Amino acid sequence: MIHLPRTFYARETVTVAEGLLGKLLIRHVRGVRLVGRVIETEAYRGSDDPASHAARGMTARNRVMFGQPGHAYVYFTYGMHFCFNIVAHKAGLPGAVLIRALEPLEGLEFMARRRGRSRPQDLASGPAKLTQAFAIRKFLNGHDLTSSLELYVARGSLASNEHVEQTRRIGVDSDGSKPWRFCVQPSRFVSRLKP
DNA sequence: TGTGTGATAGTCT
DNA sequence: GACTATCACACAT
Repeated sequence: MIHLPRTFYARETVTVAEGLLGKLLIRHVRGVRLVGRVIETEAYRGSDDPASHAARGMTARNRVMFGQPGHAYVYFTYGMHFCFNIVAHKAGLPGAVLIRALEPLEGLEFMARRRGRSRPQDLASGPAKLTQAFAIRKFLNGHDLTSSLELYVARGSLASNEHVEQTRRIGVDSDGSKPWRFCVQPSRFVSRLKP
Protein backbone atom coordinates (compact mmCIF):
# COMPACT_ATOMS: atom_id res chain seq x y z
CA MET A 1 0.00 0.00 0.00
CA ILE A 2 1.19 3.51 -0.80
CA HIS A 3 0.26 6.61 1.17
CA LEU A 4 -1.52 9.39 -0.66
CA PRO A 5 1.08 12.17 -1.03
CA ARG A 6 0.95 15.55 0.66
CA THR A 7 0.11 17.21 -2.66
CA PHE A 8 -3.25 15.42 -2.63
CA TYR A 9 -4.22 17.28 0.55
CA ALA A 10 -2.66 20.65 -0.33
CA ARG A 11 -5.60 21.64 -2.50
CA GLU A 12 -8.89 23.44 -1.99
CA THR A 13 -10.66 21.78 0.98
CA VAL A 14 -13.92 21.07 -0.86
CA THR A 15 -12.01 19.48 -3.76
CA VAL A 16 -10.16 17.19 -1.36
CA ALA A 17 -13.41 16.23 0.39
CA GLU A 18 -14.85 14.97 -2.88
CA GLY A 19 -11.55 13.40 -3.92
CA LEU A 20 -11.36 11.31 -0.77
CA LEU A 21 -14.46 9.29 -1.65
CA GLY A 22 -13.51 5.71 -2.50
CA LYS A 23 -10.04 6.04 -0.94
CA LEU A 24 -8.95 3.51 1.69
CA LEU A 25 -8.35 4.41 5.33
CA ILE A 26 -5.81 1.99 6.83
CA ARG A 27 -5.26 1.57 10.56
CA HIS A 28 -2.78 -0.76 12.24
CA VAL A 29 -3.51 -1.34 15.90
CA ARG A 30 -2.28 -4.12 18.18
CA GLY A 31 -1.17 -6.26 15.24
CA VAL A 32 -4.53 -5.97 13.50
CA ARG A 33 -5.02 -4.33 10.13
CA LEU A 34 -8.24 -2.39 9.65
CA VAL A 35 -9.35 -1.10 6.25
CA GLY A 36 -12.34 1.04 5.38
CA ARG A 37 -13.40 2.70 2.15
CA VAL A 38 -14.38 6.36 2.46
CA ILE A 39 -18.09 6.73 1.78
CA GLU A 40 -19.01 10.13 3.19
CA THR A 41 -17.10 13.38 3.85
CA GLU A 42 -17.71 17.03 4.72
CA ALA A 43 -15.49 20.05 4.06
CA TYR A 44 -14.87 22.65 6.76
CA ARG A 45 -12.90 25.73 5.81
CA GLY A 46 -11.87 28.97 7.52
CA SER A 47 -13.19 32.47 8.12
CA ASP A 48 -15.74 32.10 5.29
CA ASP A 49 -17.31 29.08 7.01
CA PRO A 50 -19.13 29.83 10.31
CA ALA A 51 -19.68 26.11 10.98
CA SER A 52 -15.95 25.42 10.98
CA HIS A 53 -13.90 25.16 14.13
CA ALA A 54 -11.42 27.42 12.35
CA ALA A 55 -13.97 30.16 11.64
CA ARG A 56 -12.81 32.41 14.46
CA GLY A 57 -9.09 31.97 14.21
CA MET A 58 -6.65 29.62 15.84
CA THR A 59 -7.16 28.20 19.34
CA ALA A 60 -5.44 25.42 21.25
CA ARG A 61 -7.98 22.91 19.96
CA ASN A 62 -8.08 23.73 16.27
CA ARG A 63 -4.44 24.64 15.63
CA VAL A 64 -3.72 21.56 13.51
CA MET A 65 -6.34 22.80 11.03
CA PHE A 66 -3.93 25.65 10.36
CA GLY A 67 -0.92 23.37 10.01
CA GLN A 68 0.38 21.08 7.30
CA PRO A 69 -2.14 19.35 5.04
CA GLY A 70 -2.26 15.58 5.39
CA HIS A 71 -2.29 15.55 9.18
CA ALA A 72 -5.07 14.09 11.31
CA TYR A 73 -7.34 16.45 13.26
CA VAL A 74 -9.12 14.53 16.02
CA TYR A 75 -11.40 16.25 18.50
CA PHE A 76 -13.71 15.22 21.30
CA THR A 77 -17.35 16.25 21.21
CA TYR A 78 -20.71 15.76 22.93
CA GLY A 79 -18.92 14.64 26.06
CA MET A 80 -18.31 11.14 24.74
CA HIS A 81 -17.42 11.05 21.06
CA PHE A 82 -14.40 11.60 18.85
CA CYS A 83 -14.48 12.88 15.27
CA PHE A 84 -11.75 12.27 12.71
CA ASN A 85 -10.76 14.90 10.15
CA ILE A 86 -7.94 15.22 7.65
CA VAL A 87 -6.28 18.61 7.34
CA ALA A 88 -6.63 19.82 3.75
CA HIS A 89 -6.20 23.32 2.39
CA LYS A 90 -4.11 25.53 0.17
CA ALA A 91 -1.09 27.33 1.61
CA GLY A 92 -1.90 29.91 4.26
CA LEU A 93 -5.51 28.85 4.88
CA PRO A 94 -7.07 26.58 7.52
CA GLY A 95 -9.33 23.69 6.55
CA ALA A 96 -10.15 20.05 7.18
CA VAL A 97 -12.31 17.25 5.83
CA LEU A 98 -14.54 15.42 8.31
CA ILE A 99 -14.73 11.71 7.55
CA ARG A 100 -18.37 10.81 8.26
CA ALA A 101 -18.65 7.20 7.13
CA LEU A 102 -16.59 4.22 5.99
CA GLU A 103 -17.40 0.90 4.36
CA PRO A 104 -15.58 -1.75 6.44
CA LEU A 105 -13.39 -3.99 4.27
CA GLU A 106 -10.88 -5.66 6.61
CA GLY A 107 -10.83 -6.31 10.34
CA LEU A 108 -14.59 -6.51 10.75
CA GLU A 109 -14.35 -8.74 13.80
CA PHE A 110 -12.10 -6.27 15.61
CA MET A 111 -14.48 -3.41 14.75
CA ALA A 112 -17.52 -5.40 15.85
CA ARG A 113 -15.94 -6.08 19.24
CA ARG A 114 -15.14 -2.41 19.75
CA ARG A 115 -18.59 -1.31 18.61
CA GLY A 116 -20.68 -3.91 20.35
CA ARG A 117 -22.50 -4.32 17.03
CA SER A 118 -22.03 -6.99 14.39
CA ARG A 119 -23.88 -5.79 11.28
CA PRO A 120 -21.35 -4.31 8.82
CA GLN A 121 -23.55 -1.26 8.21
CA ASP A 122 -23.50 -0.45 11.95
CA LEU A 123 -19.71 -0.48 12.33
CA ALA A 124 -18.56 2.81 10.80
CA SER A 125 -21.65 4.56 9.37
CA GLY A 126 -21.17 7.78 11.35
CA PRO A 127 -18.32 10.08 12.39
CA ALA A 128 -18.19 8.88 16.01
CA LYS A 129 -18.90 5.27 15.09
CA LEU A 130 -15.91 5.03 12.79
CA THR A 131 -13.52 6.48 15.36
CA GLN A 132 -14.74 3.90 17.84
CA ALA A 133 -14.42 1.05 15.33
CA PHE A 134 -10.94 2.16 14.19
CA ALA A 135 -9.65 3.02 17.68
CA ILE A 136 -9.01 6.63 16.66
CA ARG A 137 -8.66 8.83 19.69
CA LYS A 138 -7.07 12.07 20.69
CA PHE A 139 -3.52 10.73 20.78
CA LEU A 140 -3.70 10.62 16.96
CA ASN A 141 -4.43 14.35 16.77
CA GLY A 142 -1.68 15.95 14.67
CA HIS A 143 -0.52 12.59 13.27
CA ASP A 144 1.03 12.80 9.79
CA LEU A 145 -1.01 10.55 7.51
CA THR A 146 1.53 10.77 4.69
CA SER A 147 4.22 8.95 6.65
CA SER A 148 2.53 7.05 9.50
CA LEU A 149 2.24 3.29 9.46
CA GLU A 150 -0.37 3.42 12.20
CA LEU A 151 -2.94 5.44 10.26
CA TYR A 152 -2.92 6.52 6.63
CA VAL A 153 -4.93 6.80 3.43
CA ALA A 154 -4.25 4.76 0.30
CA ARG A 155 -5.55 4.79 -3.25
CA GLY A 156 -9.00 3.47 -3.98
CA SER A 157 -11.80 4.18 -6.38
CA LEU A 158 -15.52 4.10 -6.95
CA ALA A 159 -17.21 1.13 -8.60
CA SER A 160 -18.62 1.65 -12.07
CA ASN A 161 -22.18 1.71 -10.73
CA GLU A 162 -21.39 4.31 -8.05
CA HIS A 163 -21.55 8.08 -8.27
CA VAL A 164 -20.91 11.06 -6.00
CA GLU A 165 -23.83 12.85 -4.38
CA GLN A 166 -23.36 16.40 -3.09
CA THR A 167 -25.63 17.76 -0.33
CA ARG A 168 -25.74 20.21 2.56
CA ARG A 169 -23.77 19.30 5.65
CA ILE A 170 -25.43 17.40 8.47
CA GLY A 171 -26.00 19.11 11.81
CA VAL A 172 -25.11 22.49 10.33
CA ASP A 173 -27.89 25.04 10.10
CA SER A 174 -25.96 28.24 10.78
CA ASP A 175 -24.72 27.90 7.26
CA GLY A 176 -26.74 25.07 5.79
CA SER A 177 -26.72 26.42 2.29
CA LYS A 178 -23.19 25.33 1.55
CA PRO A 179 -23.27 21.96 -0.27
CA TRP A 180 -20.03 20.68 1.16
CA ARG A 181 -21.06 17.14 2.05
CA PHE A 182 -20.17 14.37 -0.35
CA CYS A 183 -21.24 10.75 -0.30
CA VAL A 184 -21.05 7.67 -2.48
CA GLN A 185 -24.35 6.48 -3.87
CA PRO A 186 -25.72 3.92 -3.82
CA SER A 187 -24.30 2.76 -0.48
CA ARG A 188 -25.82 1.37 2.67
CA PHE A 189 -22.88 2.67 4.68
CA VAL A 190 -23.79 6.37 4.68
CA SER A 191 -24.46 7.91 8.09
CA ARG A 192 -28.04 8.84 7.30
CA LEU A 193 -30.28 7.51 4.59
CA LYS A 194 -32.03 10.81 4.07
CA PRO A 195 -29.75 13.86 4.12
C1' DT B 1 -39.87 4.19 9.43
C1' DG B 2 -39.63 8.16 11.94
C1' DT B 3 -39.27 11.47 15.95
C1' DG B 4 -37.83 12.64 20.67
C1' DT B 5 -34.61 12.55 24.44
C1' DG B 6 -30.81 11.71 27.76
C1' DA B 7 -25.89 10.86 28.45
C1' DT B 8 -21.66 13.44 29.24
C1' DA B 9 -17.20 16.58 29.24
C1' DG B 10 -14.10 19.67 26.63
C1' DT B 11 -13.99 24.25 24.81
C1' DC B 12 -15.00 28.96 24.42
C1' DT B 13 -17.54 33.24 26.04
C1' DG C 1 -22.56 28.86 31.93
C1' DA C 2 -23.89 27.60 27.28
C1' DC C 3 -22.90 25.14 23.52
C1' DT C 4 -21.74 21.24 20.75
C1' DA C 5 -19.43 18.64 13.12
C1' DT C 6 -23.28 12.35 18.07
C1' DC C 7 -25.28 7.98 19.31
C1' DA C 8 -28.52 4.63 21.01
C1' DC C 9 -32.61 3.63 22.78
C1' DA C 10 -37.61 4.26 23.57
C1' DC C 11 -41.78 4.78 21.75
C1' DA C 12 -45.42 5.71 18.31
C1' DT C 13 -47.01 4.75 13.82
